[in-house]
Amino acid sequence: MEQFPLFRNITAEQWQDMQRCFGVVERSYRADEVIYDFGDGRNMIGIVLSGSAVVERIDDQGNRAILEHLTPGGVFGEMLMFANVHGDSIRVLCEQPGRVCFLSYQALTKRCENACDHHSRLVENMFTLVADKATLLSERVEVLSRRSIRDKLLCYFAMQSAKGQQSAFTLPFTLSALADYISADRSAMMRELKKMRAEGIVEVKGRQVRLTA
Amino acid sequence: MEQFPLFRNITAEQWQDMQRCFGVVERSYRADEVIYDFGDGRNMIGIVLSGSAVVERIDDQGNRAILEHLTPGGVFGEMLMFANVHGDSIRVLCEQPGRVCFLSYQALTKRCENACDHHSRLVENMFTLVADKATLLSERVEVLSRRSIRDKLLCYFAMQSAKGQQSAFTLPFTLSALADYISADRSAMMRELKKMRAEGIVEVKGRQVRLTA
DNA sequence: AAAAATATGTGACATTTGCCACAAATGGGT
DNA sequence: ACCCATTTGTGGCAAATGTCACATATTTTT
Repeated sequence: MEQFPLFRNITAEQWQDMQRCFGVVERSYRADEVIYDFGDGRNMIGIVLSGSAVVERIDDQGNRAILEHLTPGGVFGEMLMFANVHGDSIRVLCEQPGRVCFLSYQALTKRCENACDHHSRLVENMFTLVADKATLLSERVEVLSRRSIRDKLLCYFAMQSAKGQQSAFTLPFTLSALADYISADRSAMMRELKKMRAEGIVEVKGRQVRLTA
Repeated sequence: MEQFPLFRNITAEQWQDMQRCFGVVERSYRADEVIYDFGDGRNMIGIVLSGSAVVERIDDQGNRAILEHLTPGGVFGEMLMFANVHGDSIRVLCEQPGRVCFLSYQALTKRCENACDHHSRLVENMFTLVADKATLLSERVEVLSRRSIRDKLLCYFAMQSAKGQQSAFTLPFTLSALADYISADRSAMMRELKKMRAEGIVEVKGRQVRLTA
């Protein structure tokens, strides 16, 4: 338990204390189960402990879009991601079965009298989780702010290969999901990928990608 | 000084201490001055205290894009926004003259032995600033993830009017800047706005916008 | 092992968008 | 009050993108 970012420098016993102090709730979820529904106004922060989840938006016309992929360490909640535009609903759905814990944003940001040491350690750890979230969101904004599908793909590929420090890497999701991530039509993306392959800019077989430029 | 989020529950004297402890640097900037250049690898967190700044990216073809607007309380830095894709440069430029303070990400996340009370208060305050940043980025992702210019505009307008709890509101920037924000061509956006006006969906005069749907 | 569901790949066609060029309006600064 | 820079507004045209429709892998479930 100690190696997970949320629990850094926190012992199991201290975590027990905190659960009482902050009203922490921990739950398991099965695939496709609804973990959280924005608009319920529960004002909670959720943290993915294991498994994975997706934040999806369904607008008034019924279009589904994936706003975020959450892996262990991922955080969500109204205070961390303003959402509810008029009619469309935003939900967090379980993808890979796993555990999620919830704590109140208020309890975290308001200094409490007792157990203040626990408190500050938890805030420190939450700080790194939220900072990581900001990084991921920044990356996505960088990709989405490109004007064309080609530029979006090149930006995303460049980032991924920079992370692994190799020109080749494996996509963390399917090509269909990649189309969602860059917010483009799947078949339009496929067409562009074909062109890019033909021009010798990238090699794509399955989820293996290599930048050859 | 106490009302600014970064300094909540921190007195001027404590702030003096912290500046020594964390090696905080504070500086003033004139309009158009370069505040920060990613890729210098200084690994600092910057916080806008007053004035405003923009985070801009110039890609290898020379295209300029605004990634973020920073107002007082806005934070930036490599650890908070992964950036440097291959050749293109990302910089923070001063817009409205003001002050910025810098502190080391390491000092913030590593528990220090002395002055631990200062430390945890600062982390708490940084937590709220980074959480706010995550919120802003989430909003932008929500807008950018819409497929068409019209949907982007409607999403953005809906968010703004939801904030003010009114159907009318004032744009925080020019229409040109709005085009940058939604990452669309300005004239294409104008064309779409004209159509929307003609259909009676919105009223736009200057920076005044009203949703009439 | 078969069946069902999901993902990949491709093409034709309509629409949207980006790009360019230019005129008018607005806004700061001196 | 003037000038200069920026913003707003508009149109034509080419290129990029989305939509639909379908065939083929691939993966997952039964």
